[in-house]
Amino acid sequence: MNLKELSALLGLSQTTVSRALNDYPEVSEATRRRVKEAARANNYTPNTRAKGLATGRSMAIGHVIPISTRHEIVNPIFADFIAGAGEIYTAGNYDMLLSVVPDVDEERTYRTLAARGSVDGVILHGPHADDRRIPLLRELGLPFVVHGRAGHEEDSYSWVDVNNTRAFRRATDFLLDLGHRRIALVNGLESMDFARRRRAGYEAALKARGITPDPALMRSEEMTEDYGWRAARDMLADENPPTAFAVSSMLTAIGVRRAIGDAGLEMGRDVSVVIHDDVLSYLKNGGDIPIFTAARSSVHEAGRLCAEMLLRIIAEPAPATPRHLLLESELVIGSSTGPAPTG
Amino acid sequence: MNLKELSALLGLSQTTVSRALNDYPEVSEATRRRVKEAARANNYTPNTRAKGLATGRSMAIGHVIPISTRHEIVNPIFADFIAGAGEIYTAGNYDMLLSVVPDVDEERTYRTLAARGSVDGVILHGPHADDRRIPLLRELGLPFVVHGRAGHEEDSYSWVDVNNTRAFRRATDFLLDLGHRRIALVNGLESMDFARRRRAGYEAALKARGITPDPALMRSEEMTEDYGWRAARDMLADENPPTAFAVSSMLTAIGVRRAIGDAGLEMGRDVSVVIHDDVLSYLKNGGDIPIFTAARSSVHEAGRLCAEMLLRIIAEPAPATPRHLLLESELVIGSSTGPAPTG
DNA sequence: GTGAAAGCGCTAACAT
DNA sequence: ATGTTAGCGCTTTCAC
Repeated sequence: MNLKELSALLGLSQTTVSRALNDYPEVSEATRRRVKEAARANNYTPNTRAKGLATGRSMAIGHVIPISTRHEIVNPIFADFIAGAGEIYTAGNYDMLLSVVPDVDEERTYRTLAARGSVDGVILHGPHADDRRIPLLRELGLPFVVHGRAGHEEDSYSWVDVNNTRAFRRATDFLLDLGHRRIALVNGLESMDFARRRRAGYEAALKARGITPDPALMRSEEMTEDYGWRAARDMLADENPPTAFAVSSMLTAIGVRRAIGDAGLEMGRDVSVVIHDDVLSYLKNGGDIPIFTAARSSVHEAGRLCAEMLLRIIAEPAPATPRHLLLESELVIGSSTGPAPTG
Repeated sequence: MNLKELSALLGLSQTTVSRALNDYPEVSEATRRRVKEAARANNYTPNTRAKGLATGRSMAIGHVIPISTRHEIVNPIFADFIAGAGEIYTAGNYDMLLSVVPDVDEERTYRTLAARGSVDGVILHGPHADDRRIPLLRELGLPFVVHGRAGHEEDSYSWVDVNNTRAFRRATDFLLDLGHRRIALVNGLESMDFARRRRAGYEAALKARGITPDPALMRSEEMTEDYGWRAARDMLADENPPTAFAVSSMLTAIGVRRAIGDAGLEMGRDVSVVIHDDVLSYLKNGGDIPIFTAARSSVHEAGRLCAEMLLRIIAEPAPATPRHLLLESELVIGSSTGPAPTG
């Protein structure tokens, strides 16, 4: 059923029917009711393409998911984030367009997206320092919101980010308060903006207590379980081992936990662990999170907020001024995080 | 740059330019070359909506991701699968449309997708027994491929599935060959078709050796780490504990591994573990998978294959006959899977 | 081999 | 308050 058929059925012009359906004020209440009723009864849904062609809007938001040619790993944050954003799109009657592309083709993808008019805006994922995609999107005139920050000219674009500095400052403070002095940082790759900020928070907390950060206690790699295991094992085998760990991902923390066990130590008694992870959806059903989680914030929520911000920007008549949103991590203290070893 | 402008620039009609670009045979070679050259030089990309409106095709495939109102957990297979499928769509110049909806709205979503003409076909995820969505899609006339099977009239629709029965038959055989006789099954929820098949394979292997499956050794729940931990802990505390585990997910297996450690046992020496998991991407970079993986197959690959099958079906002129693809799991034996305890 | 014109389903000026 | 008309950017008859 299309507009033409529906209007013929009602004995009205397409225009009137269209206006009634789109809540134009000039339509009489009686007509509107009658039209809407008929539309529902006949299961009428306007054709997106036709509507888009007529209005110049696509009612779709694009997400470009780069597949790294080096890592070939699918960043686990995407699932969670996409789910959050998707809820907002669905509620706002927007479609979500996903483009999975080799990272080398990313620029071309944005260009095509813009030229084809497939989307009204995009979300930019995983920004790195001084990201080239930001000027590109600006050039293309495609509205966008960045999830995270590119560590440069942060006022010039819109973003939603977690306060990583503060999260790690608090996590480290928490361990310091327990009496720990040798605290290891098992961080993600520092080519990512968030990892740099996490280290900054960690170092700031130490320095505030007069402790000089020890390079031997700081690791930075892609956040796999294996990496956590190796990092913790090596540091624990050191002559001056850490008594606590601040860990940058749940998966990595699982490795750390294992290394602690392998070393004959008990978590919460001999060693304290604090985790910051944005992706906890796969554990939501676990009930008892079997490792001491100190700080967390949900990427799912970030997805929702990015989407909301973008839709708002698109809806604005004037060229939007950048918006910023800094999320504070929720602090969740495990009951048996444990004190620092005495003596 | 649009067709009109491009054709004006070339001093040709829109028709000729369109024909040249779409490789119609009646265009002269010289013209075609000239047109394509100009298109590239001017960065011309046809508007998707206009093209779709004219051809009646959307060049997009839909994926409906239901958010369970009960679990609010994002099924981790999606990320991997979507990435695989996305690669194929990109290569075939198709867009991927994702709809994240509360599972109660799923039916309506498919109806809207069809009415709006937003997609040329859909992939059906996570089919359950006698899935209602299958007749619905048929009614809507929307081409589709099912990832997995609905356990009913399997010949009547197209699907791509992993041979779960065989995978668990082999995994169990492997443990039996090591000498194990009390083998536990830590399975997923049996409302899912794949879990039922896995149990069938497990039971078949046991029965073939004259062993009656012991209900006390079989668990079936949502596959969290915590579940794995509880299941293994309880069974190991039993008076007649298992000496081996066949586990249905990596995450669950992590819990099993922990329970084994907690019980003072060593994996590979006292207890053997075999895992079947379709989602291993997040471990790809781990190098050393720290737990003994017996059988695996990648959902990523399934995503690619589903997408390929669907595009092929859509391209077919006649109403397609159903296609089926059963993937055999790759068998990866960990080096320290260990023998059965003697005596 | 090329072009003119109609039409895909809708919205938005411009009447009335 | 409703209708007429043009047009969004493309493909596709139908003519030449």
